[in-house]
Amino acid sequence: MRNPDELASAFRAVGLKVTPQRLALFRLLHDNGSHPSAEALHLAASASMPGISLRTVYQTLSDLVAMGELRQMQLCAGSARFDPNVDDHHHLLCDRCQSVRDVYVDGLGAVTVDAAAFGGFRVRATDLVFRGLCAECTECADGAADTLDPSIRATRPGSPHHHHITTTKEATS
Amino acid sequence: MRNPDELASAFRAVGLKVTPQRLALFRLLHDNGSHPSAEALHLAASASMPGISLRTVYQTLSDLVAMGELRQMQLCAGSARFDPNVDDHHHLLCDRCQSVRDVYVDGLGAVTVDAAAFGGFRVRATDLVFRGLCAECTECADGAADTLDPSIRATRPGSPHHHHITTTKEATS
DNA sequence: TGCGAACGAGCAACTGTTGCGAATACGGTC
DNA sequence: GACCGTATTCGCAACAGTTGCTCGTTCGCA
Ligand SMILES: [Mn+2]
Ligand SMILES: [Mn+2]
Ligand SMILES: [Zn+2]
Ligand SMILES: [Zn+2]
Repeated sequence: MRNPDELASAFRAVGLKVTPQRLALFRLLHDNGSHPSAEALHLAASASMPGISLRTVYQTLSDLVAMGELRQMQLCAGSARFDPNVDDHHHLLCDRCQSVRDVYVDGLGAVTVDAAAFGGFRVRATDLVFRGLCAECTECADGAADTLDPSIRATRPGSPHHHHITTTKEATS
Repeated sequence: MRNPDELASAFRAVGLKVTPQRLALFRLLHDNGSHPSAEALHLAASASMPGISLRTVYQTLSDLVAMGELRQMQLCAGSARFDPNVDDHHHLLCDRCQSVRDVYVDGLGAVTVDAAAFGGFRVRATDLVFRGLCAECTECADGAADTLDPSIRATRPGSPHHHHITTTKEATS
């Protein structure tokens, strides 16, 4: 994604106006490697632009995506992530804290897919995502899976379903 | 994913009951290569099990996922897809009709990532998704992008201009 | 056959995103 | 610098997908 000034020109060039809200988002996104969600950007933007609407954030992000300045991805359940890095690259996704990092992969061409397997499919892009645990989560969290998001803990097979377990403390006699 | 009978035993073995609703889903999923959504399965199940609740479909799918019999994936915006094929494999995703096909890739180990780039990240799984157009969509749809999902063309009402759609040739080599 | 725990259905609630409309601000022009 | 047409902002409603909750029902073991 280009720098805020260039984006401003690009917006005007296609008839889009440059507002303070948009400028704030241009600045927040430029060189941002955190792959933020719309909500995260809204939160960050609210610091310098109190009252900015989440709706406006979505609108501007969608404009940037349409202009090819921003990449939108759905790496996991939940909100979409936005990436100002539109170069050819791939991602590391932490299963615990959902952080995303860029990674540059060599030799994807060497990935030989049985040609017949494509059966007429015309490949336009190749998305490679390494899932696992980021350095931080690996360190402080081998048994402590509840450090960050306890909600993602799944029902362990073998134990009764959560959907019948009451959270109110009833007599567990 | 194992066959319906084996799944029934596996369910009982961990204290889960085997109901007609669950059996219907076991059968629908077995050897199902369409990577259906919960809603698609609910629709299909309703044929043989009228009145089955979407809630029940979600519950059973989540049980199967927890038992490692089913894989859940979020390939794009919208609903999650479920895959009874839990072997190591990858996917072709059609950008237009959203169909998903299995693909078996050799040489992913040869994908050499600059070791420093991982910086402590511990990879647990590698997801590779080829996006593009499936055979059907390639055929009947070069300029007719509205054959299946007109909603993706939506721009703002009254928007006088259209953004250039650059079919950037992705150098996967 | 009887019992208790697990379950299904229905609906409410919730998250993330988009549609809509009235008031407002941008930016080219005078 | 003021003017004006149109794009924009914002708030709220609506929407899609998913999960929580509750009660009457059913499964599965004894
Ligand atoms: Mn990136
Ligand atoms: Mn598959
Ligand atoms: Zn992490
Ligand atoms: Zn297709």
